[in-house]
Amino acid sequence: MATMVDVARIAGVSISTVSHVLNGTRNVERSTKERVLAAIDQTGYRQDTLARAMRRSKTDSIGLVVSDAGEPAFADMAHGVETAAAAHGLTLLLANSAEDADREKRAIRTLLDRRVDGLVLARAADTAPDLLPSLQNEKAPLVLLDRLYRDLPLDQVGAENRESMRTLVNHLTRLQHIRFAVVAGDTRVPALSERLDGFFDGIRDAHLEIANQLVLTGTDDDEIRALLARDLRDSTRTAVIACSTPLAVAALLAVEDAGRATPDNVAFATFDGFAYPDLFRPRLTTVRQPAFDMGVAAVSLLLERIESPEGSPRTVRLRQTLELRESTESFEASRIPS
Amino acid sequence: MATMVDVARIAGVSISTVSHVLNGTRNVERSTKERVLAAIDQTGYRQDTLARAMRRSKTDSIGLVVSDAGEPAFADMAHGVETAAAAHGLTLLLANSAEDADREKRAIRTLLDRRVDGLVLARAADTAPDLLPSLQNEKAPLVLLDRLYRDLPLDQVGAENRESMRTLVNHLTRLQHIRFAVVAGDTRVPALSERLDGFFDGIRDAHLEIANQLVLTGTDDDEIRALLARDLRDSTRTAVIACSTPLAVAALLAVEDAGRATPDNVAFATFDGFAYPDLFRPRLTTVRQPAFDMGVAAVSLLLERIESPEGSPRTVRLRQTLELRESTESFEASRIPS
DNA sequence: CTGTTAGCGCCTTCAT
DNA sequence: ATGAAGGCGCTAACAG
Repeated sequence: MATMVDVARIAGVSISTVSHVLNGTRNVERSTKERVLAAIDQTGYRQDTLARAMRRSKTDSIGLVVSDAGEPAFADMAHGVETAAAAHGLTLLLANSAEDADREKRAIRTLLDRRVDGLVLARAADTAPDLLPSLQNEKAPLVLLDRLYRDLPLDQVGAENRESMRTLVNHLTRLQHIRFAVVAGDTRVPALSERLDGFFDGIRDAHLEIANQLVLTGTDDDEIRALLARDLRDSTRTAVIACSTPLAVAALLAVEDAGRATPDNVAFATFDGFAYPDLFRPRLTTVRQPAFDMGVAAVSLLLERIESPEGSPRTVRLRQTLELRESTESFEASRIPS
Repeated sequence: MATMVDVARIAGVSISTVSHVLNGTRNVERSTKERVLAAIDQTGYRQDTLARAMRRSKTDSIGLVVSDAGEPAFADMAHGVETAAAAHGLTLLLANSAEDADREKRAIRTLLDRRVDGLVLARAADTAPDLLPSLQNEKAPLVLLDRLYRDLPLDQVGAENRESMRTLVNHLTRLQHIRFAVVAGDTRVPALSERLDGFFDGIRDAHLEIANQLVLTGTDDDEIRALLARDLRDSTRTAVIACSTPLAVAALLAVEDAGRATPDNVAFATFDGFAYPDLFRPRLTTVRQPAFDMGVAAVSLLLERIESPEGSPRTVRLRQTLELRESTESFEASRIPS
């Protein structure tokens, strides 16, 4: 591999000059510049990013850690982060944590070791909180994406979970649903507890009995599935809301276990949803995050923080969209008073 | 940030000793070692990977470029690569190419600039071939994953596409299907042309007329959808095979366009398939790649190549599995001569 | 068993 | 407008 020394020798200049034409960091005479460029071309020289980074203690790169790149929402976020990063001349380094706390820790370490100038953390596993404070001391600033932590003075970008759920429930109560099951999952996760709050908002808006609603929380999806299936078999419940994709999987299986069918005799709605929503049967009414834009927003926040490390932390919330599909449609036709 | 000099000073030793305890690269007396360790602990010192890499010209890391981390198969491959890498003490750097040639190029560049010790390329976009030769000259060895290139002397790991398709077609002809539509897509992609070859194998095995089969090739999914829909409306075709997930999307939409239904009056099978195959309706018969294992295999190949750069290139093919589901079931019941 | 020292390739101040 | 030279933090001879 050719180095600056080679280029300098061939061009008949000092390495200092080579460096300056490379970085446009001071004027160099047209003719010398051309000689240098020619030498670069001839040798196929390329800057050594590592040496450069070491000297500048800056890498012009940022890192992104996602818990499950396989989920469509995360893929979109990653895409947004990538696009925004590229637009700012930053390269993006990625690492998966596979929803595993240990792996996540390693991934973060790897990226930090590589001296990324900043870090975006999407959906830190639940165990992350203990590790976040330690990251505060790193020189690389941090922004949290999607899964936020209320109590930490951090830059964060998330969605308006509570509002969205409320809108969804309002829509369903308007369709005359009065007995809901809400699959809320692990309410230690802020996004999920916010969604649950929004559910209660919606129930109150319609002056419905909270006692008539089935609220399923916890971390054991199999148990949730069993409980929901049992309820659906026995009760006259008419609507199921799942608060995330994995919870939707459990809930859909429960619907099937119970011998119920969507949308014929139970309405179904989910947050986040599945890939190919128009192919998935039944087509599911879905509250979708503006994942791409969230990624873009995260990069903005990160860049601003890199600029001014001392400003006070900001939380950005983006609006979600309610995508109505057939899984919540049948009751509308059959029940609305005409 | 503390450096080795700080540690050395505090421990009252030379930086050389610090380096050696850190890397276990020569014997150091128990007591000194402990002093060093204590100093490291006290200062919170951590090695500077960049400086280290620069000095050793080795990073103990490998890179992975995938075209679409969102597709389940790629997510699994990535997971396999990650696991295998970790098992060998390597850290993994990821980059998405979003199925875009330019982006892919940049991603590769980024990783190479970061001095990964080797590179795994999964599903290079079609335009990659022109760029592959140039990568041959890089010091970092390369292994291709999933989307292979026949003519290049490269390490590759893929699936036994031709065999798998043949098995699938054999299964379907045994169920009395005689008129197929095969959605082959862009046959410049080796995996797809291999699958098409396997299709013809299967047709020949059953002594069926090739002329009676509808073979849809090309890069325009909308056109494929339209052609297939038209055919399904007019013909008595009974089975559709899609050769990849995107092609399956087009094909499923065509089935719907034509007013046909799976599996009631048309059997359907696909390669690769969708996430949550047991939730997706209809449940699709799917030929699935051992994606995780492919990732693992790729790392093995890469490590061997790093060891001995001069050995002759190897291609590893893994066997796929045929997952039978209801989308190919109805005809079995109704048509098999009893 | 431990220390000294020469770079790895680059950027950047200080001279000229 | 250009050069010379000092380090960034580390590893690996080479010496003792």
